[in-house]
Amino acid sequence: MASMKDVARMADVSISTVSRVISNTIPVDPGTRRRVERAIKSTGYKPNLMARGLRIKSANLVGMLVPEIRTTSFSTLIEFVEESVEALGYNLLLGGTGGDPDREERFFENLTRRHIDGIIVSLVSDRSHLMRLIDRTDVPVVIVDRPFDRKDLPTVVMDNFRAGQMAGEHLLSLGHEKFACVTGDRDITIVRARLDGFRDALGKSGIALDENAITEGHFQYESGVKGVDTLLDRGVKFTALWAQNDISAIGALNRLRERGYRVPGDISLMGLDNVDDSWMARPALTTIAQPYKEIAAAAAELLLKLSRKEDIEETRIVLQPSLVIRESTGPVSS
Amino acid sequence: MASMKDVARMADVSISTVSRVISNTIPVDPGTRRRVERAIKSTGYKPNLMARGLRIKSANLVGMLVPEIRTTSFSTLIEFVEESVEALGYNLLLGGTGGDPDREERFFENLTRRHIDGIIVSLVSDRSHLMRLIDRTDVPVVIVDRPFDRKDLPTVVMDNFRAGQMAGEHLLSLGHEKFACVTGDRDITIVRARLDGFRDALGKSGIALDENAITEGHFQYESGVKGVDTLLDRGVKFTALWAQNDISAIGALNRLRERGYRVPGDISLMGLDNVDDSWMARPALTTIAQPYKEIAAAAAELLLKLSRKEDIEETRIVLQPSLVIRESTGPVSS
DNA sequence: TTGAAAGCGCTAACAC
DNA sequence: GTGTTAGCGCTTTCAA
Repeated sequence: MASMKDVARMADVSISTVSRVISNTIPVDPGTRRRVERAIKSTGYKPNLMARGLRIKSANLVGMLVPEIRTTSFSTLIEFVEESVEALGYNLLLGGTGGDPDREERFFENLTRRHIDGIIVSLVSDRSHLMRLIDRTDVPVVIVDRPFDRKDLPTVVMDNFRAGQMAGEHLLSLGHEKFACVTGDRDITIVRARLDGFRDALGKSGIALDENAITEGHFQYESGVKGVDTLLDRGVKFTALWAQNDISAIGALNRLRERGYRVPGDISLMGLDNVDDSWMARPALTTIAQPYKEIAAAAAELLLKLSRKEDIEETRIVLQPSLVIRESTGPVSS
Repeated sequence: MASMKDVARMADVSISTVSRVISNTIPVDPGTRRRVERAIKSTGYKPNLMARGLRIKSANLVGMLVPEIRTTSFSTLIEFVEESVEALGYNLLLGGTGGDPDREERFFENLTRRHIDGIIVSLVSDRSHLMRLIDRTDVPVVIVDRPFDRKDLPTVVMDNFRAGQMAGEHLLSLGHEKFACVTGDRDITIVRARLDGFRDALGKSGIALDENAITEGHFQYESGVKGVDTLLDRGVKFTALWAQNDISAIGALNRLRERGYRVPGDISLMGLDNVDDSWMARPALTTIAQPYKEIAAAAAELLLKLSRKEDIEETRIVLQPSLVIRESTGPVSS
């Protein structure tokens, strides 16, 4: 592989001149520039990113950390983040933690040693061990999808309160009056926000959501299954069920039918996320769509602004959800 | 961040000595070693990976390239690959191509400029533009999941012929005699291998699979949908359908039911992959499981051996599939 | 067993 | 506008 030296020799200039035409920041004589450019082309020279990185202390690399890579909501986010950073000329270093604090720690440490330009993080719980790592490190971090309670951390999220409202409003518009809800862990900020929004919408129609009609889960398939069992066993009467994410909604869907309920005939069901699983389900799931692509793009942009120390108007970006009506919700049966 | 110099000063040795205790390759006086180790601990020193990388021309980094990140089979593979390389002390640089040759090219180029230690690649088609990139680069590449026809490239795959056989055998054991198949692109090696295996199993029972009973797809949901339509519109009679991957099987499942067939009552259906979608489907999908975790682990290991230029017995690793019986297959109805 | 010194490939003063 | 030089933080001869 050709180095700057080779190019310099070939164009009969010093290596600093080569560096200058590449960085294109300091004026270079047009004639010399042409010579250098030809030399670059003919040698196929590409700057060595490690050498440059060592010098300028930036690796042209952004990191992303998620609890699980193959969970659809995360893999969707990863896909769009990769797309966004690659479009901005960066590469993506991906890490999964499996919830293991040691792996989280190793990831942060390794990335720091690599002069990473920034890290995008998605979290499971507000209690996360990650908090300390984030506070301790001096590379920019932006939280996506599942932010902490803390307002001071750069964040890109969907408007979860609004999402809850939309779920409520849709169900209400179908004539439902008896509701139930399967939530995520209630110590997660967004879970509470979603629930508050849902209640807010119901409240405007004079309907209160009893604590009894809520079951707490973990955004997993099993959460939906168990949620339905719990609700039914408690004897809660409902014609509309909102599971706070699609995967748990699918669990609920399957369990509901196993227990003899038709969806949406007897019970209308909706989810949140709009991951691929939601349209593949039968009945196809009515859901609230997360603007994944926009979240990813905004996160990448925010992160890189942060790493360039540009001054930022707002480090907390909130994006709007949208309603996707499919087959799992319908008018209340009389 | 502390550098070697800081440690050296503190331990009152030269930086080469520090380097030696870290690399642990050249004998160091036990006393000095202890002093250095204490200095390392107290400064919290961690080697700078860019500097070391520049020097030894290795970044402690492995790359992975897939066509789409959020397709479940890929994200599953990514998760396990990340796990494997991280356990071996490496970080993972992930790239999606979206089928864009320019992105493939940029990815390879960037990684080379980073002194990547190796690249794991999963392909869509044997015709891929990637072929040339792989041949041109001098960093080790191992192909997983969807190998080329070419025998000379390091590869880790499931035994696809055997997988096809297992699908056939299972269906046969249920008494089926009329078969159909939804394949992936037939210019992909593994697609042909799967089909050959399937035919082989049927052949042993004296059953031939007519070309008419085969529809070619692209491993996508829509492939299953269209496959069923094609088969039905052609008037093909079958009681057992094998879709060569789970996602297309789910498409087939949904379409079959839309057109009034019960699964497995009228038609037994099976897939291949055993991704999470397969057990979430209703009826839960009988499928052939890819040993994803083992594939990922073997690929990581092979790749790193290659990069260390160890001599390798066999650069083509074949892993065995397994049958997972769930609800979508049943005895043929009389 | 240890230290001095060169150099990986680049950028950024600084001098001309 | 261009060249010389120092140095980013590390590994690795080469001498001692």
